[in-house]
Amino acid sequence: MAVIEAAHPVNFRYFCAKFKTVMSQNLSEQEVQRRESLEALRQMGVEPYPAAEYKSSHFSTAILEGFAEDEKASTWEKVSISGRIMTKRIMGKASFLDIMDSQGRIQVYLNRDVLCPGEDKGLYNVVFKRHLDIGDFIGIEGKVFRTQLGEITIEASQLTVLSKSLRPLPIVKKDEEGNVYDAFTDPEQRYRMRYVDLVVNDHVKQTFITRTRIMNAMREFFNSYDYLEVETPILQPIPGGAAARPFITHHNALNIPLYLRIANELYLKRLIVGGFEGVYEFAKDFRNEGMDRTHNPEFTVMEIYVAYKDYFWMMDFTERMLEHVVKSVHQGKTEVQLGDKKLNFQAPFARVTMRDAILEHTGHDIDGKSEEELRAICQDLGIEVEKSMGKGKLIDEIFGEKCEPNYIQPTFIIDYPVEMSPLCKKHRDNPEYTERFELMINGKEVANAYSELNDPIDQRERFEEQLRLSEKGDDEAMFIDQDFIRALEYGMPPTSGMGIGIDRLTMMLTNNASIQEVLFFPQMKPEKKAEKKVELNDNEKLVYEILKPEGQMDLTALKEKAGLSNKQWDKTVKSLTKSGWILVEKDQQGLLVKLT
RNA sequence: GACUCAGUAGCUCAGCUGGUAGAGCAUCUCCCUUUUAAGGAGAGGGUCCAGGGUUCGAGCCCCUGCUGAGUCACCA
Repeated sequence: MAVIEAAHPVNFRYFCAKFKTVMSQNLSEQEVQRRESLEALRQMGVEPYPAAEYKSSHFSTAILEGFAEDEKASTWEKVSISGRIMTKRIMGKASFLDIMDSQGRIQVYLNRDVLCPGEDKGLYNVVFKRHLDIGDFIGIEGKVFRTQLGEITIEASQLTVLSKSLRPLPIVKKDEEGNVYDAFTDPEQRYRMRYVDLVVNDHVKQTFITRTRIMNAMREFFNSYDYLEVETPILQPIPGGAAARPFITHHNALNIPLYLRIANELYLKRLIVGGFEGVYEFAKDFRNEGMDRTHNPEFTVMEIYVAYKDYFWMMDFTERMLEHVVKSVHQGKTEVQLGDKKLNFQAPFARVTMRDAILEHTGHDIDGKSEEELRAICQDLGIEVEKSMGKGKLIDEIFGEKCEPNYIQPTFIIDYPVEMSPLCKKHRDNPEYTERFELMINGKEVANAYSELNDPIDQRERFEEQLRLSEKGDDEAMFIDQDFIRALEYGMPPTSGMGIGIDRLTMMLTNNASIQEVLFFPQMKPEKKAEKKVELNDNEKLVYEILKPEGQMDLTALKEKAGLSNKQWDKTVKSLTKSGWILVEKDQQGLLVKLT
């Protein structure tokens, strides 16, 4: 905050001021009531935002599970929990409420005379019944019991206000058959106010917990090999390691452009040059391209590089790693439901060369074909091509169009054409191809891996080829990174590297069709709020000025004098009436407009 | 970027052929000491996304814009 302010003092302050204005106006009735409750609590000496730590003895789930196991245990005589009020069911001198903490929900029973044993029933009658709302945080101390209907419940002997909520939460209700009512479902609101989404939609929280568990399981797997988790620059002078359009920014002190990374590959390989056996990084990458349900401008990729290995080893490593991950987030099972499909992550996965894949799905053999011949094949298959496309791009088009959607179960597509893989070693048996694989799942690329190119002279030539593509009009061909070539010239051991899209993998393992569902805060257009009109507009001024000397006028006369169209007249009068400038009265003659 | 659909109370959604804006939940008042989508009685709450137009009259019809979703295109 301070940094931003220093850099753009004027804009920042302007923004804050504007924000405050917008936020303080237009309170709904319920928001006003909650502010009044806040004040009332303070006046009763109940601090709505106390500073002190609240010590809870249990999470909701621990009580529910523990009590079910042993109802007699003495621990249940006195427990304390803290969380949000999610429902309130008041029945005169007793009430039930559900408290939600980070683990789940538990019911609380408030009995007026148990909570307030003395003369003063204010805590129950006034603080709880009148001034606490759904969404407020409270602490409850009491004993655990079972209601007549058998629900495990805490009977409160103490209630502490922990934090007052000033906005009403959407209320999502469930009946006994599990049908959900009034769910908070509007995607725009859910993404813009993810905090609300997380509070009221349990499954959303679950998705994000799974996301973290996926990453933890990977980390666990890599660490068991003693590979090192590292961090490399996000601000890069040359955006390398992938073909994509970067975001550009500027460094003031150095006075140079810097790019947000599109990949971290070239930095991780420098670390292999430096002598690490294996390095990996969970990296945020940034690409200045279109957005849709599988693309967000910033996304997370895990890349790993291991010395003295080739892509065969990496395939084996990848399928075992994924099997481990899937089992650890799906209770030991390798099957995953995704929409109406079942995916099975049991290793080993199928392996198909790109040539065989195209042969199988189109009948064309790309082996040894020239650029012109490939162009003809594209034409034959009805695939649109552009002049800037080289052999690699053409083959990629054919594959993407005709083959990719067919690979639903995890499948390694191997041996890509040399033109489309400038950082990859040429195939040991055929220099037209490279030692590369991509992992396809549900018709989408999820992982990408190479036997890394470590011949510095070959690498320079491949970069130069990219430069030629760029001159031909390919705006995402790679830049030449001289320092990276210098690093290779010092020598990099044979190395295999692999990158895997964490967002897409998470989508598949949590049964979500949209990337926005697996990102806490997906990128969205800025929210626009109309500022509330305080002054009168021209039409309103006009009508007011005509009326002012008269004090009151016949409506038809006033309308004629104002000369406004019907629609504008209607709007103007409604607006003036609403904001209390004028009054329209009906008498026997007709309608009369009065100043107030 | 193109097309399709949507935007009405805090939330979910009705709204007929263009004729005084509705329901459930939430909120407020009253009743109710083991309820659970608690219940009963009553009340309040609206920039119908915004701006134009047609019309005696627009939530509804027309135009423009904004926002979102979906499909396609671009893009890994």
